Amino acid sequence: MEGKLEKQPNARQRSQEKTRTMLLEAAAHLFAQKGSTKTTTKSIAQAAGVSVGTVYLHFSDKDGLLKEVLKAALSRLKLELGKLPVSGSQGETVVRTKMEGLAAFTQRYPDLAAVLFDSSNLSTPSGREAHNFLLKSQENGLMAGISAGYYRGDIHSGLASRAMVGVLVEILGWWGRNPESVSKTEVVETLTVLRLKGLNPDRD
Amino acid sequence: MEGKLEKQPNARQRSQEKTRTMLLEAAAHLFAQKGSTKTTTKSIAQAAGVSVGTVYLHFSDKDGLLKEVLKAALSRLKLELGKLPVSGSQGETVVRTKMEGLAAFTQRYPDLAAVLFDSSNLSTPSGREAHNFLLKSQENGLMAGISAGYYRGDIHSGLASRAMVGVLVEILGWWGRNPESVSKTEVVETLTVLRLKGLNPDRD
Amino acid sequence: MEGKLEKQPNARQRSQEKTRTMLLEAAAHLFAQKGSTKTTTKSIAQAAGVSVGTVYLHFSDKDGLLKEVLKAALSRLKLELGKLPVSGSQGETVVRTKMEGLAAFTQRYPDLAAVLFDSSNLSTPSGREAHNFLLKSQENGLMAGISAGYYRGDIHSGLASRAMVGVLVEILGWWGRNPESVSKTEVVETLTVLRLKGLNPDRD
Amino acid sequence: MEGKLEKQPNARQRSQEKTRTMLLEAAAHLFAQKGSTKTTTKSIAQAAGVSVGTVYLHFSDKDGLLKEVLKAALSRLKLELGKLPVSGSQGETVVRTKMEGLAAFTQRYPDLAAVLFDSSNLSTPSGREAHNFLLKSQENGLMAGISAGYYRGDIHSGLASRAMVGVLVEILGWWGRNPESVSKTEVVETLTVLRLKGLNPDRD
DNA sequence: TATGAATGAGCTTTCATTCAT
DNA sequence: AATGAATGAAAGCTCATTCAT
Repeated sequence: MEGKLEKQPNARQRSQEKTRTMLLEAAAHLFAQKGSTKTTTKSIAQAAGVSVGTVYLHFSDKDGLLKEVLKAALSRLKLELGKLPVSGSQGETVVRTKMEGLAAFTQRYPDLAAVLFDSSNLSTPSGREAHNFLLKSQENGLMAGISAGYYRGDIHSGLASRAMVGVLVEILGWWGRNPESVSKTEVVETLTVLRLKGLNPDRD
Repeated sequence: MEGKLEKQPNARQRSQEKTRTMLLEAAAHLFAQKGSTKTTTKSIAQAAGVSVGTVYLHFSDKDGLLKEVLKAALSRLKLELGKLPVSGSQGETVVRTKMEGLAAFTQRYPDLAAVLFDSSNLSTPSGREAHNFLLKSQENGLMAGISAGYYRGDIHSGLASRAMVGVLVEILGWWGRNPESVSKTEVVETLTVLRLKGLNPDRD
Repeated sequence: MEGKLEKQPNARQRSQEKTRTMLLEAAAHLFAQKGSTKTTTKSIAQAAGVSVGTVYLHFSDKDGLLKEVLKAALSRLKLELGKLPVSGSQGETVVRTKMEGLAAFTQRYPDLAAVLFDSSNLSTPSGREAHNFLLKSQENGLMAGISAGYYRGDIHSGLASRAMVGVLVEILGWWGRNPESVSKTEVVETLTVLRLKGLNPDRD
Repeated sequence: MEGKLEKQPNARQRSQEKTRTMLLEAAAHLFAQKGSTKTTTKSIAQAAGVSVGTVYLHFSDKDGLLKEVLKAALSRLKLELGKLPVSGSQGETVVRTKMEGLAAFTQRYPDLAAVLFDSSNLSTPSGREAHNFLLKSQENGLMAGISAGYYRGDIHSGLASRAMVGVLVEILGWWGRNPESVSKTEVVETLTVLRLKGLNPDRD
């Protein structure tokens, strides 16, 4: 009796939550593959196994859906980066650890990474917001590194953070869409070396 | 009589050529500002001072127009890069010269650069083609640098060339759209230093 | 035991009745403010503090709800008119009394009046029905008045009753939606004078 | 040669103008029958013998179309009223002439009259605008009549003009939708008598 | 009885493309 | 070669109604 009364709302809630999750996943996947502009609400609904109307039951509109996907991406990314050991002293260790975190995020959530690291979604307000967030966080990291002495100070920080974002977008966005192409080790190694030492051959 | 027969076709040809050029320029500008997807054929025609139908007289369709814009961009870019003194010995000199060329191209043809270095135009067939070309040419440059000894050999060339393209897209694409934000010198300096030496502080 | 068996159904019935009343009132208010077409079933349910499904438990569909609102409006109107002293001899007294009744109804149930006297709700089957009822009852009153000699006989009764309904719709419908704008006395006076004497200045 | 060059644009212009007229007429008719809300853009296009897109080629959107229909209605109405002999002295003559004008307009353009005199179209901004115009012009006429001494002064002008609009909406709107039901003479007579003398029997 | 997530037909609007002139 | 009115497929979004719980 009590069980029944209690179960009903829970079962509904669970089903509703499930539908929402399915929609978010379907949207993430399609946005990752074709960009949000070329993805129709109908195709998202179909991929999630529900009807169009259901999309609007859970999200305000298509941009609201993209917003939520980006929000999920950022929150997962922060979580993944939060897990990392905040060691510290050595510059290379710090950078490599960050790149590990980014790569782990991309490997675990390829669709989210592909959506987040894709400037084609930039045309919508939500996309621009996420892009600016990336830019800002790269700039913050850059400033911190300069202060700590493991990044060079003689550099245009605005341009440099743009460049960093460009690298992430092109590498991680692509890797999210093509996870089989290269190994995580290679990605981390390449990101770390390029960021720190560039293409110059080591002198030693 | 002879003059007339000869002149008319020339005049027509010239006017025809002019219309085509106007359309290409209008398209380049609009594609640069809003991306090809958000640009309507009507707006291109209006900007060029002709009617919609005329667009289809000169180009197969909207994607064909984008293709031609990208083709023009690549050809101008090659021209600009071809002008450079192919000096040689020193790695830094070679790289800086290339970056000068890219920056000069962007400065001279900001619209073309903004279209070429924009991954939002990448989703169309023509865009993907251009993107692949950039990737390939970065990879070629990378291989050449490795052979010549001024680029490190211990790097995943596929990933590294992706990274280089990412930097160009994010920096030059943005600069093409916002030419007043930074000076050419700063752009060239940043591109060169990041590519060669990364963010590590100079040891000397 | 007996008490329980007897009470429960009553309690249920009462609660059921209450829900129905809440729905009718919510619907009347929303229909009055925005018209039935622009009112969603969901908003009615929300305003009544129940879920959408419950609407369909008490009413066949949205039009059924409108029908019931109109039915309630007509029944309240008849009740209000029934209260009036059916005096008699003098035409002006009879008319003024009727107008008092209509005004009292509107003042007491502004939402019902606003729904009933609104031709935008006329397009639905239920609305047309109510409209025809108004027309018919005006016509009956007109005939009665002609027989009794206090209404002119040289008039097209169909057209005249339409005109009377038009006046009621425009005046009372509006007053129901804006009860603060004018006083009841003014409404009654205007309706009475216009109906009986028109705009011609009094000769005496 | 010259003829051909001149004819082309004219033929186009004529065809375009014709399409626009067809659309306006189709819209007027459908709005008159079912109200603008219940009329779909598709049905308008079909009734005009063109495709949906063409509607948006000639009008900004559905409300823009309604606006144009109402504009046409008002302009025709003014034209029709402008034709009337502005006689003057006698109150009854003035009123009857105005009613003649309104009836002539309704008879000549039943659809326009049905759209204009239909408060169901009031929900859109354009509809409200037209309704307010009617209200205002009735009020102006009322004031003028009071000044000239052929309308009674002891009346609430706001309420009275509302009542006048109500009569027009109910009578002329209905007559526009059902032109066969009564003759113009009857309409004019009823409108004139009711407005001036009301339902009271004549004393003489 | 009550719930509210799910449905899907249907609406408005856009825009690349065509073709008679 | 140039025009631009016309097309119609396709997209985003709404909302009355249903039904499993």
